[in-house]
Amino acid sequence: MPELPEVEAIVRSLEPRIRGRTIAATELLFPPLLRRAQGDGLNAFRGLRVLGARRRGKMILVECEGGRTLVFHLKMTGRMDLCECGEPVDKHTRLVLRFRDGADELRFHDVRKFGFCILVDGDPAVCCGELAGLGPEPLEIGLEEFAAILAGRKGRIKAVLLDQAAIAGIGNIYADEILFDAGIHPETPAARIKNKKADRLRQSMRHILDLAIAANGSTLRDYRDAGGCPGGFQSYHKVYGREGEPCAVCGRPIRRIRVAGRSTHYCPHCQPRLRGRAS
DNA sequence: GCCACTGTTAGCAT
DNA sequence: CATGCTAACAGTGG
Repeated sequence: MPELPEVEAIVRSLEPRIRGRTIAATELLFPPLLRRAQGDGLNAFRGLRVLGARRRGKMILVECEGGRTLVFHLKMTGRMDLCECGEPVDKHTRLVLRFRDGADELRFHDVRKFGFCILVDGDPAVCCGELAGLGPEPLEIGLEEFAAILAGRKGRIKAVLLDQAAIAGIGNIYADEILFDAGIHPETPAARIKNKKADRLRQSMRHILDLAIAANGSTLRDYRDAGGCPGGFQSYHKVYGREGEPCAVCGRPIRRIRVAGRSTHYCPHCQPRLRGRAS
């Protein structure tokens, strides 16, 4: 479930192990992985040194010499695996990057085939539409900007948190955990969250995401960082996946509903529905 | 075996 | 334009 914390953990584990290394060869095992018919465009990356790796929203940017960048999206089940070169390649491996030095290689692994890779030549923030369309980073956004986003939305707050064009990087698990932390019902109209409530929500975003990053993300099934380590934050989930269990704060059963087409978990007592018209 | 469900989001309908 | 479903895929669990 790579959401922001998992992608951040992946980048942190990946970056020091690929930075400075030169790409010797690429092997594309599932051509549709590359978006927009880029054919053998991967050849352009052969011989290029990796300058660094970073995260934007849920995407991973592998920046190379010559202004070229590989942009990856892991979607539901994507992984970046640094493997010993001799290790058997399993059937869900979609792309392999080999390096001139070292005993390991980078494998993009993706069971459900939703993930993608885009080859970018130039400033990715400009040349890559998938990146250009992202909203601000939740760990960096200021209160004014955040409040303005909420004020301009007609939908429910959970849908807004999940909308990558509004705020980049939050997915289903962390949306639920953040809203529980903030004491906000997931169906609250976003525009009615203002002032102190908006600030509390922003603090909860920071707080939950920071804690999750520190725990190396949440592992429900597929997630591993680039070194193969699972995350540990799932044991701190207060609502996600806990339907029927007592709320950690008030003891009432956690409820599960469907919001924005996604399974949504909340405490009906700690996250009351807004009444009246003030917020 | 069959059906429901899963961490994402593009594409289409409204 | 904005918002809300559904499908894309593969696997798991009931």
